[in-house]
Amino acid sequence: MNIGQAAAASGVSAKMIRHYEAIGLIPPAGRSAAGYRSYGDPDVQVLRFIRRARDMGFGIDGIAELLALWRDRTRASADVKRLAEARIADLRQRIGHLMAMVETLEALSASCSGDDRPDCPILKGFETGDLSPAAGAGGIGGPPRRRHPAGPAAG
Amino acid sequence: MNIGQAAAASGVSAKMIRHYEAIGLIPPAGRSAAGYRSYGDPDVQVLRFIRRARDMGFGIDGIAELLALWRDRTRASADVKRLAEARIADLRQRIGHLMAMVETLEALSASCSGDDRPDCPILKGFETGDLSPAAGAGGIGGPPRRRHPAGPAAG
DNA sequence: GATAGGGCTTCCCATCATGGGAAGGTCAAG
DNA sequence: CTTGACCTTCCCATGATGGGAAGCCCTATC
Repeated sequence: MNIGQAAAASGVSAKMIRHYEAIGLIPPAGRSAAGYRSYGDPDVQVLRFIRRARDMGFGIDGIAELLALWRDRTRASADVKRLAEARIADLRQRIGHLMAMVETLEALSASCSGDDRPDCPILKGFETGDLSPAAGAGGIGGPPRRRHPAGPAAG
Repeated sequence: MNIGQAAAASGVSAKMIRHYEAIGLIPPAGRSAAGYRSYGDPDVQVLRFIRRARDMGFGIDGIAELLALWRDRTRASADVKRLAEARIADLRQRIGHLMAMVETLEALSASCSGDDRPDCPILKGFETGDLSPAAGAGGIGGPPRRRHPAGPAAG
């Protein structure tokens, strides 16, 4: 199976398969005489596993741990559970940050007439720093001083 | 005021101030004879505004729009409100994705004994794709085929 | 056998926000 | 004049992902 088929079968793009190989998340694929990567069903299963872990919000490091545990037939299920729960905690924290933002924006938005007059409490809030719900918020775990964007940019 | 003071006063790092200038989000700062950027109180206010918009989850593009509206004394408050509501909708969608992940992981985690036996339904779920809550989920707005990671890697 | 087209290879660049660090110039205090 | 803190620009890295170029390979068709 060439990389294109493996991509289609696993739901991981060919680009990403090469990437995962480059960063060592998966072992180098075998090569045909012409240098084409070749994959078998077990490889595809690993790729599918990776895709599902990604869909659950695991990053590369977490996936690597998960893969190691998956391959280790003697691991304790407690080890896996720990990882899952750490992920859950992280997700909950992010959700908390996002909800704090939503609350702030909603409060601001609600106080804005939304007509054609220029006066706008939303801008005023940004200006003065009077963002009550978020001011001391992030309260869940401190202000959202995240290193990475939480998602696609605002349109 | 040099860039360091402006950074301290606004809560935006010097690095980011230069970056915002480079990408045109803010106009080029004035320069001293020696080439140092110099800032005044109005500049700091803009930086603070930017920081607060970022804390609300606006991306560069959204901030640029917000800044334009802020500077435009004749804008309709409805325009601002539209932006805020778009942001809220986006945040809600992201929250939905994250919550779907949490639900799936919790279901999986709950079914895992978490002792030292190797059998683990969490890994099994990843293996077989039997992730009920997420399988058809993302239901909020389609599967989480996001272009950007949802956050920092799993520790 | 030649040619077309699609798939494969590697390599580079971009995103988005942010920080790290190097190499070198500047300024204020001693 | 030296020292140390601060500034400048430039490059690199993160994390996951995609776009695209240049070039090789394979298969089918004429």
